[in-house]
Amino acid sequence: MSKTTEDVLGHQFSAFYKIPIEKFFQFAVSVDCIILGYHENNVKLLVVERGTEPHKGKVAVPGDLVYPAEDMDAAANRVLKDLTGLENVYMTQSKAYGQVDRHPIGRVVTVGFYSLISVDRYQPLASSWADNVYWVDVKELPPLAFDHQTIVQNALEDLKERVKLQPIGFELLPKKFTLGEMQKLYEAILDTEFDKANFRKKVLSMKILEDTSEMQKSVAHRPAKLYRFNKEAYRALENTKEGFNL
Amino acid sequence: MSKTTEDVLGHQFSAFYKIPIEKFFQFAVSVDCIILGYHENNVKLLVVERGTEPHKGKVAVPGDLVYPAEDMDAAANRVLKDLTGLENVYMTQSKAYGQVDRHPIGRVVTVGFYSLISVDRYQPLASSWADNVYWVDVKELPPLAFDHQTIVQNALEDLKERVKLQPIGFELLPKKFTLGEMQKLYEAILDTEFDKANFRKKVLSMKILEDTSEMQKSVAHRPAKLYRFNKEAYRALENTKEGFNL
DNA sequence: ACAAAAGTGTTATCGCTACACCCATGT
DNA sequence: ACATGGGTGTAGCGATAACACTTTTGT
Repeated sequence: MSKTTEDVLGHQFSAFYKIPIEKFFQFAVSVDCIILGYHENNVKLLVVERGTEPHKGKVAVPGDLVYPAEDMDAAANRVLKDLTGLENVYMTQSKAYGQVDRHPIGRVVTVGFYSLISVDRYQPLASSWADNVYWVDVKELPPLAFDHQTIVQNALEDLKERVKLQPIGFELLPKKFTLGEMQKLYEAILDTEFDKANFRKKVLSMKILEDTSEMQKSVAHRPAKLYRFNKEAYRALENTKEGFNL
Repeated sequence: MSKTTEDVLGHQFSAFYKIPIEKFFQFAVSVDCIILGYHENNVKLLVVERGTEPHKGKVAVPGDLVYPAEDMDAAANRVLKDLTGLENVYMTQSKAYGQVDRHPIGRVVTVGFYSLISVDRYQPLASSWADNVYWVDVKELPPLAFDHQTIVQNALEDLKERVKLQPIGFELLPKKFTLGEMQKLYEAILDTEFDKANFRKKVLSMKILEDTSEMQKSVAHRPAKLYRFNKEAYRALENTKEGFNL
């Protein structure tokens, strides 16, 4: 005789608790990767053009079903790696989506992850589908397949909050960057403007930037100092009551 | 012939893309409800004692498998309602957990939700398992079944951040409360102390509290004014650049 | 009278805002 | 010479922290 939820779970909350346990193991789980980059003062999203139905021709966020013997986080990292070749990239979970009818092929619960990649680390892969992958500006998103519009919006909201409290913005910058570039990045993410003098003072007062003794070159204005994010200094800051605060 | 992931998804990221689609629909999805209350200056967690293996005798956070035709959010609300009788309660998603081996009965991805309930709304249900449900202090958590320890910790971290930016603390208070009670609540959640004078000034300056013209009664000290959270006033505050801020 | 918590006022300080100004480079 | 962005100083304002003090109740 088949086990029921009551047998297995040891408790039950619904009137239908005598349902055979097998009925519940009919879900698929997918991960969707909101891969964000930063280029020319704009935050970019990596999208894939769909080659087949449903939503053929539309673009979607890269994602895949989680394998039966694969950790969910691993699946997200796999998708990212297969697409960009990148590993050990900042990635964090955003939200799970579990509407019954959200996917046409069946009951698929998806979990959104977003990762931040530095443009100078990313080399487009020469894979069979390189033609179908491209960056779009998050300020001008095209229509996306499935519920990806919502997933992306939520991830961007998440990012806006998190970027103020954790030093994740640096993931989007080259290793060496100027304060001006950093400011433009934060302005792009948060969709605001900062006073230059005040922004620098705030950032420098956190003492998490290290002065590389290098300068910008060949720019049509006074060259800026290049800084580097100092992880150790950040650890120290974390343990103060101020902490990182945009 | 059976469809494969390639047929269905329109793209593929792994070397194993010719796997029949059925292989992926073997997951179960569950919801776990971190139900938090507040009593006598302490934040409390509702736990259920498990009657069967695995983890028989241990306490766990209430949860259940999501039904094949049920929205995930609906499942979380169902668990809460069946357990407490409460509906329309503040509930928000915390995080999804997708480790392969996290559950002994099979591949179960779980999503943690937390809800905040006011002790004066909650009436324990006279159900068959009322004996097995009780509140524990979050400062003195007993060992929990499965990975519930982690799930609860993460939810509490989440709460700490969110409670500073959104007026969700009021969900844990009675409809009418004193500023002292409110202060104690925030101190309990955030595990800090506030200066009484400064706390009141900050809270009152937000103008989201309404003075009921009532007072505390039968207390062995000067009776305090009773306030009520004013949702409309909060909406107004939301649209200012200050907004709600602890 | 005393304890206990409510409730108020003051001061000093810190951080943030706004804005003015100078500097170095390429064209 | 000029445009462009880098880089700095300061004055004023507002929020916050620290602390002292008064008020009202029950015992």
